[in-house]
Amino acid sequence: MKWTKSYIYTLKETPADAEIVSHKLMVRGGYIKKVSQGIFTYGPLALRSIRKFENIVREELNKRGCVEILMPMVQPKELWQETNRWSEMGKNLLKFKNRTDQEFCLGATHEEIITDFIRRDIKSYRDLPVVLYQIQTKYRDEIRPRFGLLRGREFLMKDAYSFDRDADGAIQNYKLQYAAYTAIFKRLGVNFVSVKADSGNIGGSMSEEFHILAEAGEDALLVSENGDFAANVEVCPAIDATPHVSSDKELKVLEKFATTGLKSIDDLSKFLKIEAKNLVKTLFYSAAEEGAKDIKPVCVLLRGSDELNSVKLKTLLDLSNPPLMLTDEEVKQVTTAWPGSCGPVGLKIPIYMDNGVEGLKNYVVGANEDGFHLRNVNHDRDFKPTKIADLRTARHGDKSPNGKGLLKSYRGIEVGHIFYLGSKYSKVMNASYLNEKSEATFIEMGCYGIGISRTVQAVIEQCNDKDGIIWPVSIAPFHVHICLLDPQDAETAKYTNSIYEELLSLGVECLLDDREERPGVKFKDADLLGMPLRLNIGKRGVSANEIEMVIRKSKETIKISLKNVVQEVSSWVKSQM
RNA sequence: CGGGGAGUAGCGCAGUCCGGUAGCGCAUCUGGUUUGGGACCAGAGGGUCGCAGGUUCGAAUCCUGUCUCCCCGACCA
Repeated sequence: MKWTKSYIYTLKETPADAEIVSHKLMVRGGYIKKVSQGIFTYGPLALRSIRKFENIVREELNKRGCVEILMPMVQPKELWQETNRWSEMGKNLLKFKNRTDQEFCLGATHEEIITDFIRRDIKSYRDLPVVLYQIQTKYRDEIRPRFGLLRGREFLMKDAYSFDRDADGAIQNYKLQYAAYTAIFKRLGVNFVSVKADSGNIGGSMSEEFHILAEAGEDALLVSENGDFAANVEVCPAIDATPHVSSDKELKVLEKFATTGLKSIDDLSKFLKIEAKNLVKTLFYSAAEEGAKDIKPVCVLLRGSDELNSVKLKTLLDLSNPPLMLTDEEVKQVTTAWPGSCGPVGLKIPIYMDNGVEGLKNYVVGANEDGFHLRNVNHDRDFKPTKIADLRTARHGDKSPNGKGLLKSYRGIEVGHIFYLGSKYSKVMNASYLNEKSEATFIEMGCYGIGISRTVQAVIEQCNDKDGIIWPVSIAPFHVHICLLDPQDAETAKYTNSIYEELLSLGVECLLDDREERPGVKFKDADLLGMPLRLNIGKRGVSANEIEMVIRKSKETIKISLKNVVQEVSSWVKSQM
């Protein structure tokens, strides 16, 4: 591709609305332009990277017997009502009506469409298993789109769905997808990790995420020192490195005392000279599903130094979304005290106690009377926990749940997610087949997603320096960026063209900067756009029989004689693939 | 949804408090000089100041409404 025949416009200045480096670089490099909040146009360079990544995905899936189809983006209300997700997905679904007042939504995911698709065809166990996938635009009406393609409203996604006779088959297919994803992200050439994950509102029981590691990632991950165990912090069991047990031998007498003006754990800790980890805090949540009329209050006890993991509480309460905290007024109604003076003693609501509190004795909690706390409180004697469970957020330095070493924390960008669904969708949508004994049986399903557009930006978030993007060869828009430094000089231009043509014929993709610009401008743009290899070809080099090859990542400059250029470049590129 | 900030030329911004002919840098166009890490000089084009009302002789500026965008939060007990 020649620059002057393409459509590439770079920006010197950083756009005002971009926050993280990958977003800034994509906009500055003309890779993407925002059309509306969370909605972008992809320029020609971005599209090349996207297509390349799509092809890696296709190759790895096709190789494993998956079949590509394409489903519609506009989907009728009726299908979504079958699974009850028309209401469950809430405002994430963008809903609208056509001219005859039929209701539709834009596809946020395709379980409904695909289950409807296959239930019309699959009648026999002989039709199974099958894995279908598509690469298509999704629309989710995100609360707060941000970070460019990392959290867009409209985005490209690969979604695959497996259909099996039984759970064994489904789990085999789940493992096959796990292997495919591992192969895909290895081929990308970036640091990634797969972690145990929550299945969110997709449902199902087994779930893992693939993350590209980057500080700006929205997810916190915990990985054991030897790498055998990895989990999203949302689902990571919390095990203290040193168990936390009170040294008190006996239970002391319960006392109420004044704590006027002391509201936070921090205040109490300073006033009582007790470390936060030895205090107990009481949080109040609603166990009702979102949008329900009644609040169904519950309370949660944690050590003062710990944080609640709302996904764990969600799972414990069997909700479809993390529970909402009660407002101050609701807490006052339930406990007769304002938040800051509340505790479990005397409450008539379910009390869920984090197992980190179990080892404490004679601790302090709110007295459910404004300005008072209780000391020498003990569970089982002064109140009865409804359930003791792991409810706190695990952290760096905790024991690894596999028993080997401690956990280290990382941040990641979720780029892939695989789920074992079981018969959740096939049951409600009545997708069944006849087995060998002529019995109607629900199909076992799994679903598997990769954020295509998100991955492309996540790669940039991990691979960049102060000058711009550093593409891995796998999805670089072009392998080589040729800077023609003296386009006016006929001999240099001719020579550059012949190198360009020769490289193309060898399958090396080149972007030839043939603009009438000064060398400095071309170098800056080359660094910004980030192709893995750059060739500087100017009058000076041609007459000295010496061409510069610059490796983008290391900035290493290698001088090559004219006759060896094509061979050197193509073998470097091949060595990186 | 709650809190904060911002909409002025393609991009980045000043001007708004204190109303009086629309500005700067980059980019673009013309001419010239330059020519290996974002050149220089001279000139030019480009804006219903987000939108709609209102106040005023006069509004980018004051008032009301509205739309859009950005950031933070939704874990205080």
